[in-house]
Amino acid sequence: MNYEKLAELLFANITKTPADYEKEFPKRNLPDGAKVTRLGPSPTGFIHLGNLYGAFVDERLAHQSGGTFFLRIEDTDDKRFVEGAVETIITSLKFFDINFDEGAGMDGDTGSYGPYHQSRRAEIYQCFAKEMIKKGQAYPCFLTEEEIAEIRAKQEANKENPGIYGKWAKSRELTIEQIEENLKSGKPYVIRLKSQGDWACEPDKAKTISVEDAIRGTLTMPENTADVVILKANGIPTYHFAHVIDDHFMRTTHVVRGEEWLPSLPIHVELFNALGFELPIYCHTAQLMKIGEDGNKRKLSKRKDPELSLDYYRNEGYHPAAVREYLLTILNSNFEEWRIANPDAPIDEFEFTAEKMSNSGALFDLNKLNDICKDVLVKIPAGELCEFMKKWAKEFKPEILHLFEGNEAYIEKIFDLGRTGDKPRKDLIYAKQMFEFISYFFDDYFKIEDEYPQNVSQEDAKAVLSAYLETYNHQDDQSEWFGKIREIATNLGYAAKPKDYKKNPDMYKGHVGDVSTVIRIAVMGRSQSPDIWEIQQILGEERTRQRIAKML
RNA sequence: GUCGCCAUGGUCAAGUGGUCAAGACGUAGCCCUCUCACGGCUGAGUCCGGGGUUCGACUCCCCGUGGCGAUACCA
Repeated sequence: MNYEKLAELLFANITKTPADYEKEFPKRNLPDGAKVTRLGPSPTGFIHLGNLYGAFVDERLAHQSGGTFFLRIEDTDDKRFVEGAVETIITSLKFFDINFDEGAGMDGDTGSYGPYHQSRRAEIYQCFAKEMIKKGQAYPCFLTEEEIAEIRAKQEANKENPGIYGKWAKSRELTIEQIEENLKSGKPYVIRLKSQGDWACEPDKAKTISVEDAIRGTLTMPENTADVVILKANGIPTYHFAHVIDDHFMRTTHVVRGEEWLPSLPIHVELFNALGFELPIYCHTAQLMKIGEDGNKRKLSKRKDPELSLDYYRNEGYHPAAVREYLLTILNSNFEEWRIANPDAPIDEFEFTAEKMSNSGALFDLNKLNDICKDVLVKIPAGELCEFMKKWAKEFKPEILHLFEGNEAYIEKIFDLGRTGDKPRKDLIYAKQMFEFISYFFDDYFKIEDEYPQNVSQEDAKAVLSAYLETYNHQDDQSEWFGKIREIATNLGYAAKPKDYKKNPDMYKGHVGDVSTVIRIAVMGRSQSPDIWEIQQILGEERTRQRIAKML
C-alpha cells in the first residue's frame, strides 16, 4: 500500500506539516515546575458543582505554581451546542473566583495557542490524521452503521471483545484502488487508528501499559487494541483525538479530568505514542456523588439534580468564599486541619496537592457546607455582607431591594448583632436565609409567627406586656432592662431564674424565660432570636413601643 | 455480558503490618444561658464478606460482594 498516495488522496487540501505546528505552538516559556492546566467543557450550557470541583483543581494547580490555566471549548459534537453557553461557563466560574488566563473568552480568544474552540481546529486535526495515514498508523473505514451493529451482535454472541479491531477491521485490507472507488461513489467514511495492540492474544496475556496518575499513583491497564475513530465522517475529531492533539499543542502539562475517562486512557496512550508526543501528567479525579432516590450513591446528573447546578447556589445566595472553602475540604483532606491551625489565613495560602486528593467519590454534604458558611460569614465585615446581599437581591429577589435604600447602616447593625467578642454568634449562612434572619426588622415583613408559651395564659401575657410597656425606658442599659423583666416575672408568679424554677417547679407558673418569650414574640414575632435588648436598640424606641402596644 | 476504578461510623475522612482506629459535619445528653445561636464537656456510632501471607492484619495478595463508570462517528 502506498500510504503517501492514500494520504494525498484523502487530504489533498492539507498542506501544512506537523513541523509547522510544532513551530507555531512552541513549548511554553514558564518557570520550572509551572503547571499548565485547562478546562475543557462542552458547551451544553449547564454547569454544576462537579464542574466547579474540577475547575478548582485546575485553577489551584496552575496558579499555585505560577502556571497557566486556560479554557478550551470542546464543541466537537455540534448536536449539543447551546447558545450562550460559553458566557455561562465563564461568568459562573468567575462568580466563584475562578479565572482563566487564556483561551475562549467573552469577546473572542486570548492567547497564542488557539484557536480555543475545537470546532475551529479542523485543519490541525486533519493534518495529523493525514500524517498518521502517511505512516500507516490510520486508515479510512467505510463500515456502515448497520455493518457495525452486525459486528457487535456477532461479538456479543461469541463473547468476544466489542469494537472494531484486527479481524473485524475489514477496511484495513482495502486496496488503494478500492478506496479510490469508494471515494468516487461518495461513500461516507471515518478515519480510524490502526491499533498496534495485540488483539488476538489470550486475555490474561494481554500486554499492559503503566501510567503515573498524580492522584491515583501507578495505573496499570491492558493496552488498547481497538481501531477507534479519530476523525468522524464530517471531518471533526472524536474526543480522543482532539484531546491528544490539543493538549500537546496547547502544551498542557496536567490533564485534570473525571475518572470516567479512565477506561479510555489506553487509547490516549497509544495515540500519544503513535504521534510521538510526550504524555501529560494525568489527574483523574473522583466524581462528586449524590444519594439517589434508591438510596445508592450515584454520579451527579445534569437532568436529575438541578439543586447541584451552580445556579442553585447563586440563587440561594451562598457566598462564593464559603463554597470554595467547602470544595477544598472535600478536595484535600488535610485542608480542614490546616484551616483549624490557620483560622485567618487567606485560602490561597493553603498548598493544594493532587496527591492528597481522594480517589473515591465524595457525597455532597449540605450540612457541612452550611456549617462552613457560618464560619466564613462570621469573619466577613457587616459592610461587605450588606453589599453581597444587595447584589444577590438585585439578581434574585428584586422586591426586597428597596429595603436597602438608605438603610445600609441599619442592616449592618443587624448583621453585627452579637457578632463581636470571643463567642460571636454565627447566625448567617446564605443570602436567602440572611433575609429571613433580618426580615422582622422591617415592618413590611414583620409578622407574628410563633405562639406564647403553653404555661403563660393570655391574661398573663397581656399583664407582662402592659407592665413592660409601662416601665420601658429606651435609655436603660442591658442589666437595668433585664432587672425590670425579672421584676415583672416575679410579680406575676414566675421564677426570676430558670434554676429556681427547676428546683421547685410547683412553686411557679414558669420562669423569666417564659416572660421574655412573650416580649420576644411581641417585638420580633418569633420565640427565638438574638438578645432582645440589643434588637430593641437597633429597632429604636418608637418601633419597639408600637409593636408591644399592638399586642395589647 | 466484558473491562476499569473504588470500598474505614449517617457524611467527609486520617491511617500505610503492632494505634485504646485521629479529627470535622451531623446526632444524643449535659454545662453556659431570658429563647435561639455561639462556645465547652460527655456519649452513641466504623475498618463490606471469605480465604490466604505473617508471630501479628484496617493496612499486603486472591476470590466474592457492593457502588460507580466505560463499553458510540457523546464528551
